[in-house]
Amino acid sequence: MGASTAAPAVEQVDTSYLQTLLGYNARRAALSIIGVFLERLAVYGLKPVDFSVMSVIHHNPGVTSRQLCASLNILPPNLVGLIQSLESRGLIERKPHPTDGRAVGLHPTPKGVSLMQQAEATAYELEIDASSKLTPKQRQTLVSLLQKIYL
Amino acid sequence: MGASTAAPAVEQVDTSYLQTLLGYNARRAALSIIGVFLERLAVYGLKPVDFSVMSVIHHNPGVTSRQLCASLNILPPNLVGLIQSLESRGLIERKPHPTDGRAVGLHPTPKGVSLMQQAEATAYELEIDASSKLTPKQRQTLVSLLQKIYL
DNA sequence: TATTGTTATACTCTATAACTATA
DNA sequence: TATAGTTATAGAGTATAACAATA
Repeated sequence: MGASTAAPAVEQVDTSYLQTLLGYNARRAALSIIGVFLERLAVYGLKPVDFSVMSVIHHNPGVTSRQLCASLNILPPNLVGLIQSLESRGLIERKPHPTDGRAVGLHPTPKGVSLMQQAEATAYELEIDASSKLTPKQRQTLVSLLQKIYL
Repeated sequence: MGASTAAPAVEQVDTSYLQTLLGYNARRAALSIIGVFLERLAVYGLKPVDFSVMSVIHHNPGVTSRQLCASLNILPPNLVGLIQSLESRGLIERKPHPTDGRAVGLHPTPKGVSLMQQAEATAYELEIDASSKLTPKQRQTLVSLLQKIYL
């Protein structure tokens, strides 16, 4: 075996194996959508986590930090700063919990509701654009199949 | 309006809005699979990124760092440590590039090939388990739809 | 002049331990 | 004793700038 056969260069990288893996594809697709999300929602000062937190508060006024953490899979210490930031921006309010003195109910302010109405509309548009190769039916199928993985 | 109607507690958190979003579902599903991946492939000392890098080298012997970065969407500075770690473990070898003196060809060692054969088999089993609510056909549909998002 | 690989570094995200106030 | 919220902190992941060697 001469030098001519040793260690040839790779012309085109073959990623076909990785592309058979569900985890790889799910992560790549998620990062692709998140990239567009970051661009389009920067105007609202919302990153994906902020958006998710605000959205749960928006649709569940009075929800507690603990409930937020459980439903979004966030660790309590990592939620503290997010909540404080949203509160200092005047998007949410903290009110005493009606029955549990330890807990605090999180409520959207009118400003927060208004922002989320716009942000959710933008999120919808963005998702259509980020999945423009899919038909509405395919998009619904994709959502349904993804939920079978994690729910 | 008395105190009895003010700020009631949330009994069950409603996340139905977020569940309509592709990005949210893709991220949750990806994290779910990655969690199982971390458990099952810890025995090989491979995290998802290490696995992806090793897999591309395994199926593309002689690939360069630059090509790896482009195909896996990794930034060059962040690949350096990964490559050094895999090399020091004796899983890959660095050989001179046949035509470009700046580049280095990355090759799996026999030990690396053997490890990846086992790791890829484990990855396959893990994915089946992590998506046990899906039929083989649904799994294939899901992979296909995800690729329409990011490819 | 442009590119490969690298170093240094900063920023963000995620995770763990421990504390307080209340149940 | 257990739980809600918090603080401090450590670790992992991701980002930009700048450099030497080669094209």
